[in-house]
Amino acid sequence: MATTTAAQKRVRAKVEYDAFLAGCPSRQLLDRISDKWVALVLAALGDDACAPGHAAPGVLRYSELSRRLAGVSQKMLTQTLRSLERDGLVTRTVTPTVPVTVTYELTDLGRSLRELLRGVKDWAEAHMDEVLDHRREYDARTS
Amino acid sequence: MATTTAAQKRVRAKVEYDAFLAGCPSRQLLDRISDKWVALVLAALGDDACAPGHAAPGVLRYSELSRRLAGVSQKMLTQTLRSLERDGLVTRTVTPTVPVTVTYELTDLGRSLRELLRGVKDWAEAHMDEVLDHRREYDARTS
DNA sequence: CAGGATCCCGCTAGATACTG
DNA sequence: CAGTATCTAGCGGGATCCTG
Repeated sequence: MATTTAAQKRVRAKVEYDAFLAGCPSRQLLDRISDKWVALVLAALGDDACAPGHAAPGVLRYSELSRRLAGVSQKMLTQTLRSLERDGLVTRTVTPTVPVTVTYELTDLGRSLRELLRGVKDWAEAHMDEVLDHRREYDARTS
Repeated sequence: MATTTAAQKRVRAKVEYDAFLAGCPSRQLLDRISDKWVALVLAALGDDACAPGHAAPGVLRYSELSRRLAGVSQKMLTQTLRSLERDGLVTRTVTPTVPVTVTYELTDLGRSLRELLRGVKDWAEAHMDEVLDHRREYDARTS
C-alpha cells in the first residue's frame, strides 16, 4: 500500500499546523495559551493542596481561584475561564444552591497542557535569580 | 541537625519565588516569557534545520529570524530579542562586515526554556483540531 | 543589513457600579 | 456568590520614515 501511504502523507501535510505561519490557527492558539493568567489558572486547578478540607481535589470555586491568583481582576479571571472552557480545557459546573455555587475543573486536554505550563511557571520561579543577575549586568554594560 | 534544617527551611522560604503572588518578580517574569513571540523566537533559534547551508546550526541572523516568524513586525522582533538578551536567554553577536552582520544564539539558560516552550508550541499544533471542535460545540450550545 | 525613532490607533486591562 | 455592564486611560503593537 505504498500509494495510499504517499497519498495519506500528502493529506497529512495539508492539515498539519505550523505556528511559524502567520495565518495558521495554531499561531492564534499559541497566543491564547501563552498567557500569564492561563498558566496560573491551570496551575491552580491542578494543585491538589490548593483548597484544603473541601470536596474533591482539583475542583475550585470562582472565589477560591480569585483568592489564589493574587491581583487578578474579576474581568480577567472570568475572561480567562470562559476562554479555557470554550477551548475545552476546563469544565464549568453550576450547582443551584443559594447563593449559586460554580466550580471549575480541568479536562483531560487541560491536564495535558497544564503539565507543560506548570513547567514554564516553575522555570520562572527557579531561574529568577539568574535572570535578575543577567539584567543587572546588561543594564550596567549598556548604561 | 534538625535545628539547622528547620532554620534553612525558613531561609529558603524567604528567597523562594511564587508566581501566584502579585508582587513577586517571578510573576512578572512569567508574563514576559508567556509570549507568542518569545516562544517562536526560541523555537526558531533551536531549530537546526532552520537555515540550511550556512555556518553553525542554532545561529540565526536578524533577517533569517524575521523571515521565519512570518508576520512579525520589526519592532516586536527587536523588542523581543532585546528582552531575551537582557534576561540572558540569547546572545547577540555583531560582526563588523559591510554591511554589518548580527547573529543571535541561545545561551544554556535559553536552551532550557526553549525545551519547555517548544512543548507548548507543539501542543498548540497537535491539539488544534480538538480545540477547534470544542469551540464549535461551545458556540453552538451558547448561541 | 539591522535596526532606531516617531506617530498613532485599537483594544485590553483595570476600576466601578449593578444584578440574579 | 459569581458574575455582567460600562467607561476610560494606557500602552501594546503596527506602519512609516530614517540611519550607521
